[in-house]
Amino acid sequence: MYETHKEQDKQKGRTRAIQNDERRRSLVLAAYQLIAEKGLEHLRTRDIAARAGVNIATLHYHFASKEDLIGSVVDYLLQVFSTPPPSIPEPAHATPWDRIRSMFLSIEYRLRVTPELYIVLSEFGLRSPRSPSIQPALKKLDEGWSSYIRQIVTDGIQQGQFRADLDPESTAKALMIVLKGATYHQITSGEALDFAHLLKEVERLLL
Amino acid sequence: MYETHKEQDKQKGRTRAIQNDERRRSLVLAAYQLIAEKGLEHLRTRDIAARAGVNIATLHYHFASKEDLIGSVVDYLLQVFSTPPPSIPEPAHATPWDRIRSMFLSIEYRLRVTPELYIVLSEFGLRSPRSPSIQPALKKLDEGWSSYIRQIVTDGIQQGQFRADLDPESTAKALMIVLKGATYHQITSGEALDFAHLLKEVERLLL
Amino acid sequence: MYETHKEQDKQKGRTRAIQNDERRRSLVLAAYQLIAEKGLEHLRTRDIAARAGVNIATLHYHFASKEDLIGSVVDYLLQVFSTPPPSIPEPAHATPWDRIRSMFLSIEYRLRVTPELYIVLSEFGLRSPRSPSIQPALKKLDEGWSSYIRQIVTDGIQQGQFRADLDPESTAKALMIVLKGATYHQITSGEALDFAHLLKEVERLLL
Amino acid sequence: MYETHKEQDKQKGRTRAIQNDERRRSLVLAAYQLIAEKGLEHLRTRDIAARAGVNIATLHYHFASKEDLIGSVVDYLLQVFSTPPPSIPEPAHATPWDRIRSMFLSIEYRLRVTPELYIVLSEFGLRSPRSPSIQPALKKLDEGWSSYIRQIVTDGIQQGQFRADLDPESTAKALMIVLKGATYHQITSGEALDFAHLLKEVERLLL
DNA sequence: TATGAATGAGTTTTCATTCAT
DNA sequence: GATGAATGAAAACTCATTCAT
Repeated sequence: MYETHKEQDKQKGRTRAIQNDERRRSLVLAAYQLIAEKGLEHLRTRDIAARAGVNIATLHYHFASKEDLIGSVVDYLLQVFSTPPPSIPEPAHATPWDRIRSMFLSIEYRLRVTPELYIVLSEFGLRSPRSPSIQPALKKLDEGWSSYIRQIVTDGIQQGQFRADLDPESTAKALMIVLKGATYHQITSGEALDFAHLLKEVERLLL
Repeated sequence: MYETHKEQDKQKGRTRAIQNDERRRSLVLAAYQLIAEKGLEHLRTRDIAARAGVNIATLHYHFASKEDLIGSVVDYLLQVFSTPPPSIPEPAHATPWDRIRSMFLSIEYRLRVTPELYIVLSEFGLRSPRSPSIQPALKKLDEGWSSYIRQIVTDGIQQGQFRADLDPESTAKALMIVLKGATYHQITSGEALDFAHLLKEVERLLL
Repeated sequence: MYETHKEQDKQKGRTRAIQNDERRRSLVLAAYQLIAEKGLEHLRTRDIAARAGVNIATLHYHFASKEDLIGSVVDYLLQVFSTPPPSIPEPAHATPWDRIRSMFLSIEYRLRVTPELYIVLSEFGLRSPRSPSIQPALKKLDEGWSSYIRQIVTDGIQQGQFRADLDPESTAKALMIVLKGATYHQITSGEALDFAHLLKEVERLLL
Repeated sequence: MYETHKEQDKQKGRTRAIQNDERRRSLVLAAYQLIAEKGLEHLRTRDIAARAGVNIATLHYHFASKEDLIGSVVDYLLQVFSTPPPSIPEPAHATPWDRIRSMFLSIEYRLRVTPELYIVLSEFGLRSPRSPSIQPALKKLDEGWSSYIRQIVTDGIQQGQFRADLDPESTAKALMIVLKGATYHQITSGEALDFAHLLKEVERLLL
């Protein structure tokens, strides 16, 4: 009763905005799943709309074009990768090596629980050199990752836990390559890798 | 003049068979190039025929379907990978480590000279879990590669050049992962990797 | 304070009716402009609503359908043509020939200042044989125009200013044809006509 | 029997080329008819293909796009207008006035027999200021017509049949305006005009 | 009254494949 | 063997209209 007309409108507006976001999100999620299942090659707007439970015209009400929607899937991926998976909490006072191991294990976890994440990422990775809209997003992702590892390596050297002759830059690159190779191998061959063994080899290199 | 009619026909037939093969080969090559340039996503039979300089109907005379032609591109890839690149001749009496290094360098060479090879391979790799026709071919390729490395590792251990505690199986897998990661990274980011540095790290692991 | 509730409502109602009319008018005007700019062929309800600054749903609140709105644009056109342009005031005691000349000049004026008027009219004219709703409106417009000219011609003959052997009916038709041809030519070719010269020829025919 | 292989091929090629042309022509004709019947506003590729008795994909095999096909309809119109109608043969030793009259009568004839010609022309005329592809074609048509009339007028003056004070340029324009007005009036109102009367007025102007 | 969201029916265009020659 | 022409099925996208609020 004490709400003015304007406030009610705002309220309404906010609710609509939320519903709008949910619809958009459901379309992005549907597209994401379909890319994982069938690949970008077989992605169809019709299928996306059907999975999201809406009319194709509704898809185009929320996204200007298929490419626009795909762009939002890229954004969604970036957002997912920007938050660590819930199951592998970073220990409070973790050593640099703990953090490297934690990184490997969280990727192993994600590869096991949400392999689509890496399937879709690979699709975009392969498309990225041909797509000016995807490239910068993935580059940013890689750079964030690289800087994250470099920091750990620098800390590890300073604290005397890592080999003193390590170059943070190229060590980061090497680790990223190993992890990219591991994920690419696993999603393409379907064969689960022994990350524990991989970690042992990496340990030999770093410590 | 002393050739019989039949022999002339045979001759002609052989010539025809050769021309036939050339046509097929040129279509496979055209498809291969277009996959590298635009991805499987944008591969069109019309474009393939146009690049090969023939009519679309001709394409379908030689290949039952688009999938059939793609299958031949996979075969072509396998064949290319079965022969080492000309520039990196395996030394006659190479040590196991020489051979590992040679393998890295030949991949580096190919990545530099014919990156399409790895682009197309990655396209197929990503498609393979969804494609029953591609999967066995790539699996065979991986297994051949793995057994090649395992042999080297076994030799290296026997000859005392490699660490005695190495497991050929998992060492092969580790090396393959590193090389897959390196190629995937290079073709998706466009950034040339420092294989020399990579080799130094691998040396530390093996020797 | 001394107004009853009912009177207030009436007041409100009248205000609402006015606002309602303004909304309708702004939508009609937007449609009119868009027809002139892009043609009936490319007229879109969305564009109309956008130009009028309202939601598409609002357009359909005020007009049952697109055709309904177009009908109102026709009405608007008729209304505009029923009032002479402000700049060419009919002289108080004009001779028949003065009035003919004045008619030519007012059309020239309108073609210069508001060519859209004739563009939209032509769109409707071309559509009219296929549209039972437009046809009677344009027919009425033509008949009003024809009767207006016939009256002048009759006056001109009676007053001895015009040739005695003129037939008001066919003279009216001839003048209308000339003016239709002139406007159609000008809006389709974009080239401004020499109405002064045209008038001289007409003078020769009438006087 | 005496034809070489090459000649047979040529023959075949020519036959195919002819069939190709016929198909294209039938599509253009179907489009032309539908524009006359329903207007550019309601022209649908589906309807065109259906009327030509082919699949929609066939339409796109012969014409890159709808606009492309419309362009060919414009060309077709130009071609039709470049040849005089068969029924009104130009007299061998016609005087300038004969030729003017002949022009009026041939337009009257065409308006009666093939009114679509002028309906479609008007559609394009109205579209022309907004369409860079149509504009030059119609301009060329107008210029050819204008120069044709100017020549007659010049001849008429020289031969003393026409008034000496006529300006060929503006006389041509005046005649074109009258004829454009006549055709526009007739196709929009559906009312057949009295060309004989029109000619009498024109005679008064010219002679 | 007004609007954001949704939609059925349709629009042009594309694509792998086939057919007659 | 090869090709120009043709096509069914599907693709992305559009549009006037409606509905819940």
